[in-house]
Amino acid sequence: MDRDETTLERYKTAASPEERFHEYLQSRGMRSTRQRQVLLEQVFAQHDHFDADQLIEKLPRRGDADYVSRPTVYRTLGEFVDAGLLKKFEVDGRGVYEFDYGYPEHDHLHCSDCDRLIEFQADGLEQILREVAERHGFRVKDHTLIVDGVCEECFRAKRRSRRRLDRI
Amino acid sequence: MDRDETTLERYKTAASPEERFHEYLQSRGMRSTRQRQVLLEQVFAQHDHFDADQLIEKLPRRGDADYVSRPTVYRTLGEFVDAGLLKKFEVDGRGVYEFDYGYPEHDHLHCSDCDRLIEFQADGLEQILREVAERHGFRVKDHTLIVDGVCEECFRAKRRSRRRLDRI
DNA sequence: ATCATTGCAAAAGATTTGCAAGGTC
DNA sequence: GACCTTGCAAATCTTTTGCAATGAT
Repeated sequence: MDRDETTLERYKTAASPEERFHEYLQSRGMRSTRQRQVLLEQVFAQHDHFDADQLIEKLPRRGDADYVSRPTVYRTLGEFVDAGLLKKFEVDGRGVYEFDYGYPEHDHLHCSDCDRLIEFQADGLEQILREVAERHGFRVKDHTLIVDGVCEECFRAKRRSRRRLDRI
Repeated sequence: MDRDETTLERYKTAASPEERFHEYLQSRGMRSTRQRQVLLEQVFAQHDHFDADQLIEKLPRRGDADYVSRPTVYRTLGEFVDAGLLKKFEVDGRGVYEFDYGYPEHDHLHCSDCDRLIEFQADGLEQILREVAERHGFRVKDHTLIVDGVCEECFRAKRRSRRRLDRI
């Protein structure tokens, strides 16, 4: 929902997501199907966070020639993750996906009021994790950092309504 | 699973978890029941990470006078979280609980091989989060940082078996 | 033609809920 | 006695799976 231009500019990679995915398919003897095309386009049209349901809402409905069933959506999202195109994490029990391929490392602020995810880059974090890992002899593959709280807009909105109540 | 003594020593608080929970109940007109007692004891007997199923395994079975049903386990865990006694986070889609009341802030390494959670304290992290929050006008309530990878033991085990294979 | 892929229906796993019966204050 | 809690059964929600039909190479 909130990938601003400055961040997006840094997203430059050799092969496009489409090319990359086709390589992935070929290398595994998998096939290029209409469903995979439809999903590839829809997923990489906008670089937002989304869950399976949000994606399905944007897809053609049952009956349409480009309809994709729910199981196939889940299967294909898994393939995108496998291919290194998407990253998956969990928020409140459900899976959330976001663009990953060639996109800079970042973490998220999660507003418990409006449920929005806001990206941020924390410079010192990598260094800290390296040290922790070394101290524990731990081989890091990945990490998830989600900071819960209230975003600026929601905080202001709350303050406004609180003032309104005070006046009564 | 892995709370060592040095960390546990720091766990000192004014009121005991039991006292604290009873205050919580009273302040809300809730009642002290046998089930809540049983769970309170079992949960705070050992300070490990656990999910609902692991807790239920340790409880008396159906038929026993101290049996607690699954829905009540879930309901009561929620109350413990509400009362500030437990902290809840998600690992691989299921809820994991841990002691929180008076326990020092920490985060977790998660071994994808043995599924163990290893606690760590990262000194600079708070500072980093404060800065990020300030930059975004974000009111932080909490955070979850889980570092995925392979723990020392599992890494060694893998290396051993790899050598064994090489020899063939 | 071969074998991967899909959609359907159904299953699965974790957690939640409606409600009548029972327990606490 | 009032009303909070519980256990049961069933529902929910999200994701996964078996399988026969369909599609890609």
